[in-house]
Order: sequence, then C-alpha cells, then structure tokens
Amino acid sequence: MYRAPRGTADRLPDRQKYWRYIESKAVALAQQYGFGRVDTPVFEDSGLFVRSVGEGTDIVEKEMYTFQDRGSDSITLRPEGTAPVCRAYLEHGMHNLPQPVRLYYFCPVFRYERPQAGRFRQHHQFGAEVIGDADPSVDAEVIELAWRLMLSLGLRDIQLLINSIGDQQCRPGYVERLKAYYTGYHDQLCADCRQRLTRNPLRLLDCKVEACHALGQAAPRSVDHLCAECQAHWEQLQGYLKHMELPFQVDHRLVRGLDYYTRTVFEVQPLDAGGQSTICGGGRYDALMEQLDGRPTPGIGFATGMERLILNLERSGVAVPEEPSPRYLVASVGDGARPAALELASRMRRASAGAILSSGARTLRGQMRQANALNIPFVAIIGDDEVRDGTVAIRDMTASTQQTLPLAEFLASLGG
RNA sequence: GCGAGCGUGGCCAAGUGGUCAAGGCGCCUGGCUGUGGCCCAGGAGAUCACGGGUUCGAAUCCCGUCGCUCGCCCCA
Repeated sequence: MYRAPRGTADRLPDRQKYWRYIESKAVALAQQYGFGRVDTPVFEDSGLFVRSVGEGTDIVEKEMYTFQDRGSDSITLRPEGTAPVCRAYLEHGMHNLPQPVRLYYFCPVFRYERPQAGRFRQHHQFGAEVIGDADPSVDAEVIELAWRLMLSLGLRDIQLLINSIGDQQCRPGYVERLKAYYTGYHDQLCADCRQRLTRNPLRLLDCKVEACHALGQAAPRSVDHLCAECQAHWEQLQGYLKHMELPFQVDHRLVRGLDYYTRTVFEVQPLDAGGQSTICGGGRYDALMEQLDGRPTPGIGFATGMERLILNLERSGVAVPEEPSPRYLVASVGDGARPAALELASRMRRASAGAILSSGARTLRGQMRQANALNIPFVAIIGDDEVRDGTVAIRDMTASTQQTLPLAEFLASLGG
C-alpha cells in the first residue's frame, strides 16, 4: 500500500479548522498593516537559493530537493519563502511601486531532513516581507505584526527574542573576535563546535552542550561590535519596540542560519523551549537584493511554521472554532420519495441552507442514526405522505420535536 | 548523516512458543414495515509490517529489510 512520503502528511477534514483559523487571523492582520498577498511557484531555479540562502548553509548543502527537469535545468523545491518573494519583486519591477512594498504569503516549504516532532520535509509557512525601506521603524512594525499574530491566535507562554548581528561592515570583524575567543578554548569545545569554529562561528553561540554553552556567557557580543550605522539602527529599533510596548528580550546568542540576514534578527519561542521550538523567525536582509543581481534594496521579514503553530495551539489548549457544517439532513422514506428528496435538498441549497442528502438507500432509522452521528441539528423527512400533500416533516434533533410544514413555507423560512 | 524506542482489523489494544488472534471505539444491519441519541443481538473488517531462520509447532525466539515515532545536527 502506498503511504504519504516520509515527512509529509495528509490534512484531513478534522484538522482543517486549525489551518483556516490561522489563515484567517494572519490575513486579517496582514491586511490591517497594509500587506498584499503574493504567491510564487513551488519550484524555482536552484541558483536562486544557492545564491541567497548561502552555499555554506545546511539548507543548501544537504536539505534541498533539487532535480534536473526534462529540459535539464536545475530546479529546486522552495526551501524557504523570502528569496522567491525577492525574486518576484525584482522580476516585476516592484521598485516602481510606492516604497516600501509589503507582501505576505502562505506556501509549502521543502527540506530534506529527518522528521520529528514539529519538523517535516514538507511544511507550511505564513510569511511577511517589507521591501524597500531600511528604517528601523519598519523592523519594529514587522516584529509587532509577528508578535500580534501570536497573541491573536491565543498563544500566551511565548517570548520575543531579538538581536543585531551587524552588516557587511562590522560583522566580519566581530566574527574574527568570536573565533579568537573560542579558539582559546579549543580543547573544551565539543566536536560539533570545533567544526563550527571554521564553518559557521556564529553558531558557536547557541550550542546546547553544557561546556560550550557556558563559554558563550563570556563570549564577545555582536551588539558590542556594531559599526556606527548598525549601532544607531539597533538603538532606534529598541526604542521603537518600547514605544509599541512589545515585551522583547535581547538574546545575544540569537543568530540565524541563513546567510542573508543583516542587522536585526528575531524569533518567537515557547517559554518551555524544547527541541524544534521556534515558531516564528525572521530578520533584516539588506544585502540580499544585490546577491540576486538587483539594485541595493533593503528588506525585512519573518516566517512562521503553520504546523508548529498548530502544535502549540493544541499544547496550550486554545479553543479553535469548528468548521461550519450543514444544519439539515434530508431523509427519504420509500423509493417514490427519493426524487422529491433530491429536489428538496437542491432547493434548500439554492436557498442558502446547508443540507446533506441521505441517499435513501437505507431505512429511515438508519438515516436518523446517520444524522445523529453527524451531529446534525435538523432532519427534513420526506415520504409518500409528504409528497402527496406537498409538505415536509422537520425534526429538531436536539429538542426531539417534529412538525410538518408546507414545502413552500419551509423553504421560505430558510431565508437567503 | 548519527542515536534510541516501536510496528497485531480504520483507531485503541489483549495475547510473550501449542484452538492463525480476546476485547473496546468506529462502521453496517436487525430488534422499532416512516424516525436518532441508551440498550440488546448480529455482521463486515487482520496474509499479527515484510523476508529469512530456529522449532513437531511462532503474533510470541533469532537475523535482516522496510516503516513509524522521539532525540542530535539544522530550522518554521
């Protein structure tokens, strides 16, 4: 028997309420902030991600779904959302729109990883990007949007972490200081961290091994080595966030795994942060457009993992509204009444009433049981008597009462 | 890529060498020839993940494979 591929999942009807819930909240907020929706293809030229995400990153090195298509072009299933949006910005000349351009999206994201709780090979993100304005007030707005989305979903035991990792001017110097610091403790580092020392020094900061973690306490902090411009940006941002009354915490160990981030980075995490715990992550990417052969254009954005949001909604017991379902089931008695039942159901729907037609192949008792099992509040019963009289029997399943009405009267009562 | 645990009908699950499989949920039917929820009775549905081995005999022991889950790396 075929199964869904590893790390993928079918979304069955009983799960849909979570998706609709998150989507509706996210869309409402995004629109409130002036964002427009953008949808980009599921796959792109592989080069787009290699150049933006970075050749040394895990995503590019071992996690991309890359293949040759029949025209022998190298194609990659989108491993993240920001680069395609930036590509679309450039391709459609959005620099001719009033700046900045605010865009949001929902999309599937693919990474070849070992699945575990909160991590999948295909997962889904809601993301928002503001392109074309480097002012820290934009950072503040984007962070506020992310935070308010979490709150509006009903998530409470969460924290907002921010940091600044500098830009092309100041980060190289900082990274050198960091390397120098950790090199002094080379013998105390775990095997992974010895690798990081040369490959990705920033990641030394958030190693979970106790010895390494302890070393991180006294490690040089990026915010202490910012250039003047980055420093000003960082201070203004914090001031704005305070004015917006956002409960942020500065986390000097917060770094992000994609190469394109500059200056501001931020995450939202559950307080009981475990393994795959980050539910929202983002940051500024002022150099990204140039890497994609565009004019220098600043940008900032974030993405949240839908599956992780749902995981947290369930863990914290947030009540999510049920999907709407029909209020009526149309039952019929006897073969003669079946065409009439079909017609009744059709007329009810044209009158904007939800109706499930029971096929009539089973007994009335069976149809009533079906209505009960489906939690349907009303059953419209039509049999030979009703067909003859032009009526319909309406049973109220919760009150266990029933009345027979003229068909026209019943249909009129449905409204719409 | 590394490490750990697990794999019995759609779901949950008993059974740990000797009637090839209990029970519960769910589904269908009947008890009530046109009426639900409770109850009662019945039914459908399992090559016990797959392959090999040990044994007179395996769901049950051994080996391999596959799959799932959890963790590491990394990330949403």
